[in-house]
Amino acid sequence: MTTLTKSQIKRKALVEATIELVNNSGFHAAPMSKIAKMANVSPATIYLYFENKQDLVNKVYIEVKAAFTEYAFATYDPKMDVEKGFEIIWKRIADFKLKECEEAMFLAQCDNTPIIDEPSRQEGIKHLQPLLDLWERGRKEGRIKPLSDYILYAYAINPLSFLMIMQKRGAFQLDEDHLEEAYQSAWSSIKK
Amino acid sequence: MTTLTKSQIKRKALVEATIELVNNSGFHAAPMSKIAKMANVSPATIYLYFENKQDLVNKVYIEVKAAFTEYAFATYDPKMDVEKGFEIIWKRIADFKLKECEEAMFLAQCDNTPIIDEPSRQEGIKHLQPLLDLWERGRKEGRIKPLSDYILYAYAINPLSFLMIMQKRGAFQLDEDHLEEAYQSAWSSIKK
DNA sequence: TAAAAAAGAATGAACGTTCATTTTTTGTCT
DNA sequence: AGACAAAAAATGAACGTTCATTCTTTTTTA
Repeated sequence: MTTLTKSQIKRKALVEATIELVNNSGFHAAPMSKIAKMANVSPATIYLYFENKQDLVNKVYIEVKAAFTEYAFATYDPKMDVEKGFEIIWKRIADFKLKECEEAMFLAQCDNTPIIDEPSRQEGIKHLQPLLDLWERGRKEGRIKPLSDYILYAYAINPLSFLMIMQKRGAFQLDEDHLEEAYQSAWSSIKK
Repeated sequence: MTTLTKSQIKRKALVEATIELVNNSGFHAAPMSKIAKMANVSPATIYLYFENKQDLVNKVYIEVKAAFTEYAFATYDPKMDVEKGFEIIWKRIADFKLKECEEAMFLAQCDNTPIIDEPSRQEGIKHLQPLLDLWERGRKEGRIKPLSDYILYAYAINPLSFLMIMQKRGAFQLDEDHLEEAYQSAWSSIKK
């Protein structure tokens, strides 16, 4: 249990308010004044923690992405068998997307729009390296199809984002059975 | 060759300017004044064709989605064999996403953010019915896995959006070989 | 009590939208 | 066909609002 200083609490409130407002209204309808109000803070206070609105969104993106990948790889060990490693990572990602739904929605929005600047996007990608390493090993061992990382990601990981968004919009319910089906689809699309 | 009236030309210019600006800058950084300038039109003129900015974006979304699905199903015939039908549709969709890249980017952005209102989103979904019908038939004939439409879409169709965006960002090149690999992944993830 | 943090009010710029005019098109009459 | 008037389309400037950001003052912390 890490106790937060008052400063850290305020900053966290700002980050959460940003995520919620951008998720529900979009960047264009998430003014600093509303973010401040939602975080119970004066608009001016935001500028003690962030340079400007762009900086705020960039930093929220990078931090959420870091939290996402940390969660994704928390129970993974590079010494694991390729198939087992992939299953572990995939299921942790699924977990995150369903449980930390707000954060995941925010990432999806950033990944599909120009609201994040290019350096922040690059910074966010870095953290995926363990997965790319796993795939590289899998290809070398002949256990994973010799496809580019982008195609593997498109078929094995990204579908979860689509399902999470549909779930968030109430279009359908992603239960345990669905999740297992989805995992099987994911694995069968990359396994040799 | 359908000849357009002056009105239709102006409206078309507005639609294209909207797509380009929203793609490159995001909704929040696509002011009416810029859209007007890019379409060589006065800001006031936009309001002769659209009620307001929200209406403009909604209508652009619906029209682009309609063009997308019309293209997707243009060479498809419901009497086709399930596998052939899927291949035809999938490849047309891939074609569209790579050739009409701007339009496809715009759709991806709308589908992953709250910039479109709910009725317009529903309207856009309707046009996908032929694909859902094909899948329903495929399930009945035992040729397609008994998965929900959302999961089928997530694994068979949506990955193309991710690949298209990566391609647009210059991250990698989606050539003929990649495309065939992607198609095989798509089909193998839904076939029984 | 000095310094740091936070606040609310203020500021100028930029936005979406409207208004008063001008320009273009259309239809009619010669 | 050409002249003209009514209607429609289009315009640039202007409006009120809202925004991101800053400034000055107050509150909290050390």
